[in-house]
Amino acid sequence: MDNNTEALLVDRSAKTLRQLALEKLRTAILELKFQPGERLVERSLCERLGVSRSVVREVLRHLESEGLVEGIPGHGPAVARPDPGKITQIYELRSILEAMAAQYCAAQATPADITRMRHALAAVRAGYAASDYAAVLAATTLFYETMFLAAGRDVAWDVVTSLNGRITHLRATTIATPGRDKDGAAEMQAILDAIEAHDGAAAHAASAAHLHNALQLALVQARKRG
Amino acid sequence: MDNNTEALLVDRSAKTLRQLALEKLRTAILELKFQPGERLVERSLCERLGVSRSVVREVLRHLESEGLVEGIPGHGPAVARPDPGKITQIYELRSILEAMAAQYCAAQATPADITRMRHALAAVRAGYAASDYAAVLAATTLFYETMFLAAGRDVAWDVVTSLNGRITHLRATTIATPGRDKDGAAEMQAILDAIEAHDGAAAHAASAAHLHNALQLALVQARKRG
DNA sequence: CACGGGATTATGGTATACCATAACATTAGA
DNA sequence: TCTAATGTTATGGTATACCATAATCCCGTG
Repeated sequence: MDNNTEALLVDRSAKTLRQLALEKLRTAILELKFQPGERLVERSLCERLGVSRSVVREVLRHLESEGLVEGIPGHGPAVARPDPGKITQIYELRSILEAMAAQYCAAQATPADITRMRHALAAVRAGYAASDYAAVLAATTLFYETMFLAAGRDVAWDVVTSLNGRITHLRATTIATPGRDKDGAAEMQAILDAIEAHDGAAAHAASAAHLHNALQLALVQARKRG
Repeated sequence: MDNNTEALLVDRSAKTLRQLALEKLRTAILELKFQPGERLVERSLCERLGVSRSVVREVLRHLESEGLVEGIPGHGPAVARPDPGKITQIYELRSILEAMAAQYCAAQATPADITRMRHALAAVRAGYAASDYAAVLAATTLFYETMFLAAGRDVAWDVVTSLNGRITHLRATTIATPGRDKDGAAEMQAILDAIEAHDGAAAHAASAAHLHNALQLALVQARKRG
């Protein structure tokens, strides 16, 4: 009978519809399937996600608190628009946190961590070669997630993820800026080289420089929106 | 007729039940009306808040994403317990962010900002004198909120607020540690003095020292819980 | 044709119903 | 008496109903 026990166990990891819908909608927003400011109409989401309004509303509450969705009183939810007054702050915070993570990653990264980051960077370059900017964004995210987790900073990664969620569109358009394919990947390469050399100070500096350049591009993009 | 126009406008700031309930429950958690790990049973909350389960569930989704409530699959929501593996990270992040804010506050604070911080510090001391640790916690929060906003760092304040929400109980017990009435207030005074002197480096250092001490106390408290 | 008013529809806010599973209480058997 | 099985209740997950307000459409008048 022992061979059959596992087959009888109820799957405790079975996710609720809410969890599934939350992941689906969050991913759709992060992959720019919606425009900033685009209305998220509950009944439409019910059809698209195949769940009831209860589930949709609860998912929207999650995403509002995560900052990906803004709830306008009397008007209903919409995909968050980057708040011009906060862009600089968000980049500043990312700079601080990413530089810290790079430094600690340089101190603690295992060969497996570095291999994973190298693969992610290769995916960044492959995305650029195919002009697939969504793939670039996803690979970039994976690069940094690996770096934060290798540094043992999962809380900071949560914070950065939340901050990034509020400027997703800006990040995507920045990534697609002419010349960024070369510069951006080179900057990430410099971060990875420093990490690989276990040089914390160089990793810190390379990361800060990368963010500084990203901010300049973001400010240019934000200005184009009037 | 112009004098009557305002009276005729529909109050656009009228809050939904959800917003009211969210604020009520968040405040109750932040004021330690619930213990860490305490179950938050939906139907009980409905009675206590006087709203339907729909509202309660949506409020709980907000608070889950804010980190104040943890949702246990198959078991329902409970007040978040400080995760031992994350306490050090949370204090580290607070240290970074608060030191940055102190530095910028020193550069930008107006006399009105400084007056407000002085009042908040006086409230901290009054709270200690009355052994009213909830008041101490509230006044401490006001002190730092003022500092962040004077520094023009509202995004960082949002981040710190969220981080603090995950360690509320720990913060409260740390505040009530013997000797903290003198040391804690003195450290905050040193921060305020540096800000008042517009000495950014001193403010940065004073803030980091304060957080370092708070972390040591927090680790002691966390160990007492096994 | 343009504008305003009224009617209709869409949408968000809230309450309630239903069901599956977890938790607790009770009963029966060893 | 203790343990296991069964029954009952509590609770979370999900769907649906109802209502108020916002948005849109249509018609009539100037």
